[in-house]
Amino acid sequence: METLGIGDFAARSGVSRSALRFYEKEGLIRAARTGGNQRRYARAELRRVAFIRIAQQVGVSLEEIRAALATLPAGRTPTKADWSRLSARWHTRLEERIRLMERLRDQLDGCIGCGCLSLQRCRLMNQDDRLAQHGPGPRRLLDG
Amino acid sequence: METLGIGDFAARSGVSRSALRFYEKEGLIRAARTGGNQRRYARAELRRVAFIRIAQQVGVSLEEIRAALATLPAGRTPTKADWSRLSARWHTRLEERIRLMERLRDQLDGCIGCGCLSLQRCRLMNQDDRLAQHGPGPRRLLDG
DNA sequence: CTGCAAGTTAAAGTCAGGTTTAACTCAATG
DNA sequence: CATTGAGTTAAACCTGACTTTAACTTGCAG
Repeated sequence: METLGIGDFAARSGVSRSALRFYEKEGLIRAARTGGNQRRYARAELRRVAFIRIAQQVGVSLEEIRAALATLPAGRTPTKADWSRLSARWHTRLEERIRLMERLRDQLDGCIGCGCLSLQRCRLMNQDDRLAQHGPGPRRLLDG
Repeated sequence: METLGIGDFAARSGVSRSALRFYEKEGLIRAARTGGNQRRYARAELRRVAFIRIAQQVGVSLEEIRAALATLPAGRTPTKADWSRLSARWHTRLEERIRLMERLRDQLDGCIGCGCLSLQRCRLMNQDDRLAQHGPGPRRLLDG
């Protein structure tokens, strides 16, 4: 038993079948096919899914995740070292986001209570463009 | 000039007119009306909008923001103290999210590189349900 | 009073990240 | 070899957070 069907893979990865098909369509993961066109997942794909879900928790979009995964070696199955490199890069990313959140935390009281009624001048805005890019707003967070 | 028209208010708050109308429809902000049915915003509303945008940056949904704003005094314009109470509560929220992110950061390398191919058993999952609730996935982040 | 920018509404459109459905095929068990 | 459960696809649908559009109305300058 070297590969997994979509049902088993869904169970092991903790991601629904429909999400797995969606990820495949979006180029985030791949699966071999049987003669009867059914998906067979290599166990190594579990790591990709793990990475995807973790990155999502950090607030990264699937598009960015796709780009990151695209940096893994194309021909061979990624080694532990390949994954470590990727993880290291995201570690940095995560640190940046943590620092931004700390700044938000430290400035929240002061900013709400202070005289800066215009968000355009407030330090909380503009300074944090990088965070804003991943904010909840569909398109622009700080649009006019 | 005690109140602002939607154009000026949009400019001062840094939020588009359409978003302001949307926020009003969703019960996040309010505006008085002129005889001709045009919106007139009290300056105090700028603080609400500031709060909304900051909370969004922290990854909170409009629904939760609406609930938080609903705790402000109904009759009178919120005082600095009212805002401070609200901010203090969100400060706590923010700290929780920061701690979760730090855990993610600390465990990322280990988890990706380790043998825990099943996310269901991985410490990164399940433990962080609260963060997951605000994750990028529309409905459930850790659904089966 | 004309003209025109700015305002109003409801309804439709957009985008991300999926889920659900319909119609059909595969695999394997009795 | 019939049935049944798992798999397949494309396409429609969903939520959140807005934007855009269409069809009018207001407000004010000239």
